[in-house]
This record gives sequence, C-alpha cells and structure tokens, in this order.
Amino acid sequence: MADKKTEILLTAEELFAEKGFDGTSVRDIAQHAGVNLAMISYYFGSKEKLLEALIEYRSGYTFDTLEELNKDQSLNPWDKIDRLVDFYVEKIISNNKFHNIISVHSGQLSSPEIRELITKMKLRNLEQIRKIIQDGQKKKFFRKVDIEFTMGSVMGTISQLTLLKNFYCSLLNIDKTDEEVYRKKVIVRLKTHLKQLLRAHLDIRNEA
Amino acid sequence: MADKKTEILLTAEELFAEKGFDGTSVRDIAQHAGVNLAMISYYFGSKEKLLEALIEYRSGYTFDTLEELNKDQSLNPWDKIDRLVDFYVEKIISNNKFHNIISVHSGQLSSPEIRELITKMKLRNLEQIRKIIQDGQKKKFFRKVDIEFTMGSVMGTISQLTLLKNFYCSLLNIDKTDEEVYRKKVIVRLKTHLKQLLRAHLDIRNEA
Amino acid sequence: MADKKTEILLTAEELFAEKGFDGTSVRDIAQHAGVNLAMISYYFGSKEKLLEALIEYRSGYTFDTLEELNKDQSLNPWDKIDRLVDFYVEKIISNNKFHNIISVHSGQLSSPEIRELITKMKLRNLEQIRKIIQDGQKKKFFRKVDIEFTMGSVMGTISQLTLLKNFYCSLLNIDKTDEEVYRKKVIVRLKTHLKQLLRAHLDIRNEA
Amino acid sequence: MADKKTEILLTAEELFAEKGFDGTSVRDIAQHAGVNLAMISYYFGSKEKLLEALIEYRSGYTFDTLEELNKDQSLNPWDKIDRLVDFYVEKIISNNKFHNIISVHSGQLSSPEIRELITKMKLRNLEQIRKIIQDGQKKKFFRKVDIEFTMGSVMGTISQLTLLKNFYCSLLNIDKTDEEVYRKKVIVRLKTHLKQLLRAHLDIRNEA
DNA sequence: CATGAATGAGGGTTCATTCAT
DNA sequence: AATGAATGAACCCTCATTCAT
Repeated sequence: MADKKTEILLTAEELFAEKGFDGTSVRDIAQHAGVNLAMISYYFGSKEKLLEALIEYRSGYTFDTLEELNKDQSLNPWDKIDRLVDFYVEKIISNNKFHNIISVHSGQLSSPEIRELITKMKLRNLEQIRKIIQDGQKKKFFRKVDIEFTMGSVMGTISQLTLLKNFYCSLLNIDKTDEEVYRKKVIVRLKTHLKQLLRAHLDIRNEA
Repeated sequence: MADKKTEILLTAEELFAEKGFDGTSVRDIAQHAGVNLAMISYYFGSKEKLLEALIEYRSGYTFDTLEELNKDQSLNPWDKIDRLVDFYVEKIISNNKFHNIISVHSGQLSSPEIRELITKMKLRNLEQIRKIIQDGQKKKFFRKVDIEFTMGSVMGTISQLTLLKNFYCSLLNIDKTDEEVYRKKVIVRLKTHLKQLLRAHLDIRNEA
Repeated sequence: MADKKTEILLTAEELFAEKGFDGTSVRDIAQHAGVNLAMISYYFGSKEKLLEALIEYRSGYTFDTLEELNKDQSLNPWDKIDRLVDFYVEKIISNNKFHNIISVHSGQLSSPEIRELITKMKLRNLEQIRKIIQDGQKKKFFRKVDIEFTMGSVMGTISQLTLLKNFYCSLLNIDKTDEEVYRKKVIVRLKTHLKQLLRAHLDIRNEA
Repeated sequence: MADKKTEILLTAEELFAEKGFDGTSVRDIAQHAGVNLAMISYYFGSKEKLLEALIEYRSGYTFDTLEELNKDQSLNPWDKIDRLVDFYVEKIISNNKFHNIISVHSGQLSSPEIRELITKMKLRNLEQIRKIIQDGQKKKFFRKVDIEFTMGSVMGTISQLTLLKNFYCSLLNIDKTDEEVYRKKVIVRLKTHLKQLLRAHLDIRNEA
C-alpha cells in the first residue's frame, strides 16, 4: 500500500464499522494500519477529522451515478427504477462497513459537523431520485406516492440487511462467517424483493 | 421517582440513544439519574449488564401485543396489517431512543451476549408477523411475497425515520428541536405510506 | 458452625493466607463465611481489627505449651530440644496458613498495632526457648551459641517450607495440590533435619 | 536520575517492600518516582508486569556469582561455604527490600507467572549451591546432610532477619529507624552465627 | 517529514464502611 | 441484634493528543 493516508482511511473504516467510532481507539487504527500512532493526528488532526475525511472519501461516486441515471433518455421509468435498485443494493451491500458507520453516526451521536456532512450528502442524492420518480409520474407510469418515504423504504430495507446482519443470518440460515455467501444470497433476493415491492407500489394501475 | 433502578434504566436509555453506548460514561448516567456512581455497578453489575437489563425491560410488551393481534379472530388479514403498522409506527416513534440503541447494537459492535439477546427477541416477534401474513395468504387475500424481507421493509422504513431524524427534519422542513411536532407529523404520514405500500405489495389482485 | 464469629475468623485466615490481607476483600470473607457483609464491621469494627482478633485467637496455645515444656523436670535438655522441634514443626506446618499471614505482616506492611501485637507475642515465646537453651548450657550439655539467631534458624527453616511451598514442591517432586502428602513428607524430613542440625550446633563436644 | 524506567523500578521496590504489592498503588509509585501515572502502564504494561520486570532486574547477578564461586578451584569446601554465607548475608541484608517482596510473593498470593518466575530463579541458584556441598562431601570434608533443607536453613535464617526486622530490633535493642546501624550489627552477627552453625552441621567429624 | 516519549483526563469497577430499619 | 441499601474514595488502566527531536 503506497499511500499511507488511504491505508489509514480503509483501516479506520473497517474498525469503525466493527467496533463503532467510540469503541475504536486511534491505537487500534495505527496498529492495524501499521503506522505510527502520532501519524494519525499528524495527518488528519484528530480522530473526528479522520471520520470526516472517511465520509468525504466515500461520498463522491454515488451522486455522479445517480445524476447520470437521471439524465439517461434511453431508459423508461421502470428501467430506471430497476437500475436504481440494482445500484443501491450493490453499493450498500458491498460497502456495508461504510454504510453502517453512516447509519450509526447520522443520529444524535457524533458532532454537528459530521451530521451536517451526512445530511447534505443524503439530500443531494435524494434530489436525483425524486426527479426520477416525478418523471415517471409525469409520464403516467407511476401513481402518486409519498416520494420521500418511498425512498426511506428502499434505503431502510437495505439498511436493515446490513445493520441487522446477525439477525438475518440466523433467520435465513446463513453461515455468519462466510461473507461471500451472505452477499450473494442476500443481493439476489433483495433486488427481487425491492423490484416487486416498488412495481406494485408505484404502478399507476394500482391506484387506489 | 420512587424506583431508583428504573430511574437509572430510563436515564441510560436517554443517554445511550443520544451519545451511544461507548460514548456514554457511567458517571454521566449516575449524575443525570441523580444517584451514586457505585450504585450502577451495585444494581446491575456492570455497564454492559445495564444495557442488557434495558433491553429486557423494553422487550416484553411487543411480543404480547403481536401474539394477541395474531390470535384475534374478529379481524380480517387487511385489518391485521393495518393494526400491525399502527402498532409498530407508534411503538418505534415513541420509543425511538430505545429503538436506535437496538439498531446500533445489533450490529458487530457490542458483545455476543447483547447480540444474542436482540436476535432472539427479534426472531420471536417476527414469528408472529409471519403467521399473520401466511394466514392472509391462505385466505387468498395476499399474494406470494418474500415475508422476511417484507418485514425488513416495514421495520427498515420506520428505522430510517428515527435513525435519520436529522435528515428527515431537514427534508420535511420540521423544527429539529420540537419533538412533539416531529412525532405528530411523521406518525400520520408514515402510517399512510406504509399502509399504501403494503396494500399494493400484498394484494393478490396485483399478482404479477 | 454455631459461632459465626469463629466462622468469620477461620474464613479470614484461609483467605488472608491465600491472597494476602490487602488482596482479600471483606466481601470475599463474608461470602465464603456465608454471613452478611455488614456483619464483619459489626462484629470486629474493621478489617484490620479482624486481623488483630485472628492473631489473638491463634496465639494463646503456643505460650502455654512452651512454658510447660520449660518447667518439665523429667526431660533432659536434648529431649527438650527434640520436643521443641516436634512442636514447632507440627504447629507451623499444620497452621501454615496462619503462620504465613504472620510472616508477611510482621514486616513493614500492616499497622503499628498489628506489628506490636506480633512482636509482643514472639518475644514472649522466645523467652521460654531461651530458658531451655540456657538450662542446657548450665548443665553442660550445650556449648555457647547465639541463642536468638539459633531460634531464627529454627523458625526460619520452617518458615521457608511454608512460605516457599511452591518452590519446595517443585524441588522435592511433590504434587502441589495434595496438601496431605506434602505435609507428611515434609514434616518427617524437616524434623530429622532440624534435630540433626541442632544436635551438631549445640553439642558441647563440638566446641570450636 | 537519567533513566526513568530504572527510577520507577527502584521506587516500586521500595514501596512494594514497605506496603506490599496490593498495598501499593500505581499512583503511589508514580508520585514517589516523580513520573506521570500513565507512564507506568506505558513502560511496563501493567502493575503486575512491573513486578515481573523488577524481579528480572534483580535476579541476574546472583546466579553469576554463585556459578563463579562454584567453579573456583583455588578454594577448599570450607572456604566456599564461608564465601557463600558472606555473599548471601550481604546480598539479602542490603537488598532486604527486594528480598522481602520475593518472600511474600513466592507464596500463594500473586499470579502463576510471578510464582513461576521466582521458582525458576530459585531452582537455578540452588543447583549451584548443591554442587558446592556435594563437592565437599566427595572430598570428605562434609558429612551426609539434607542438602535442600540445609539451604532452607541458611536462607530461612537470613529471611527471618529481614522479614522480622521489627522483632529483632526489639530483641537486640537496636534503634528501628537507623538502617545503617541495624545492618552493621546484624551482618556481623549473622555471618558468625551461620558459619558456626554450618561448620558444626557439615563437619564430617561430627558424623552421628 | 516522521516519530518515540510523555501526559492530563477520564474510563469502568471495586473497595471498606456506614446507617436506617 | 442484624442487615440490605447505599456511598465516597480509590483502584488500575486506556484514552486522544502533544511535542521535542
């Protein structure tokens, strides 16, 4: 690993996800990353700034993808919903460590700076999704729904799977230790479920 | 407050939800609860045992309610779904502090004992819900769906609202500080959304 | 055990010997003795007073035995030495727990009251032994020796065996856990050694 | 004092001897050594590891000296015994603090690691002494004796003097506070006594 | 630029003791 | 006479951070 800064970020992500922000000591991070303890303060200023750096490091990609999907004229609204589900499921499941950190720290815990950062990021992304759904409504594919809460359902469903991994392993009889099997089984089933859910929920023919 | 043990539990719930388990010191709890520092170890044995006690303290009611709802012969499956949504939305939103703690600690962080406890509790509750949906399917009200993930969507949606309270306050233009207004606005909208979502998702007439 | 006070004393002896005075908590004692925690303070005043009570409880017998041995006109000086060795070896080995406590607490640690108590007790006993040796010298059985240090050698030898029990188990290939075997093997060998040692040391015919 | 690590060790030795291991707090040590409290954990890892470090710090010298004495061809067995006595009396009396710690912690108290460490050290040293005595027996200077217990008598005698310093001060009318006077008086008398004792005990002409 | 040494603050826990009953 | 509840003090240890080199 050439870049020590990146190495620290990735190690921090791993440990924050595993033991929480408060539960992870900078000593842990330094040791696992194989760098000097003082280097973390030296590079990032503080433990909290390290978390901020991690969030920014991971946030860029999502927005670009959503914006592109939104602009794509070749896809009809249903295709876009499918793509959206595929994208988010893949993203959250494979980045589940980072996603858990975000889930946990968007709440009351963590500093206002962190909360602000996460909120801003999420708002920006949601704006793109809103446009996709509104476009579908304008084109008479989708019925009138609560857009914000619909997104909440999508995100919430995926979050449940990463946050309550333990529980779902018990529930679905999956070996807790085999990360790869868990992902494969869950990804397919999750995509299927969400597409089925959204298809029924959004379809204008199901208008009450 | 007559019962100091309960006072400690409630204070701990408040603080754990606000600052996380690791972020809360027993000194904090003792001070806010107005009790002696040593009393917490005296009553609960350790900080971790305190969390376990809190989980057990809050877990009893849910199962009883679900079981009762399940057994009720006077309600048709759609009524039961509505009641289920009402119950969970009320419960999670008004106990959002406790619920956030659970969300955060069912993950990798926290001890195996705690994780086990939460998993067991959730499995027990889910079993009741499964019966309700299966009953609706047998009676030809509901179509075939992924029951476990459907519940994940319901729970996940509500969780999002409590976990990302900050974000949704920004999104819905609600004053962050006024807890009462937040609850009222969100509860109504959330119930409506979830019922609409489940009605479309479960209805046998929407069979693909 | 009818007498709770005695029960506490014996339990304290056991635990003090095993884990030291500071290493033993009154909770330990209360629990092992099956009495209420507060009862110890109630009966003895404090943890330290409990140690004093223990010392006094164990000190009476020795002096009486020595005095009697000293006065016995039917025994010649060599017989008295043998009896002395037998008595001390038996006493210390079988009361090794109490003896270790004394050894450890006659030093700088522990309060002046305790130290005073132990010193007084030891001086009183030594006085009797001095008379025995001086009598043997007057009767021309024993040569001139350093009486105080000779007693130090006897006591010290026995103390070594109890204090360094671990070491001597390794050295003599004795199973550490079998208390009974240890005592039997050691008692015989110790008596033989000490009698041989003192016979050579005291015999007037070995006068330099 | 240039080396803070050594300073901590010496201070710990002082305090452990004075108040026992359990009776000494790391705060005490830090304060007396004039170092930060956290530095002790920083350097040694824990309070117990500090004791281990102390034992190892003090153990090296003894073995080397004994081995050298053993190998010395220019001395006859009686000379070697005299040197042995001189060496041990000097060593224990002047390092009495360390020696008391060892005495106290070779017993049941203290962790298996510590006990193991002490036992190993003592066994190693005793092996050298055994050779000296066996050599004297082979050369027909010494009679047959219980070698292990003979060493127990030597060590035990010296230990008594350090462990029961208080008692012997009373006994010998020595001012308790004047360390220097105590040592001088005791060292001379102790050497004389032990040499006299061993001469009688070992001399082949005193064979029973 | 990078780091070993060092530190003040605070962590959870256990202590011996007290006191109202 | 006996005890459950409660407490202030002190325990050892680890924390994130700083700073001289």
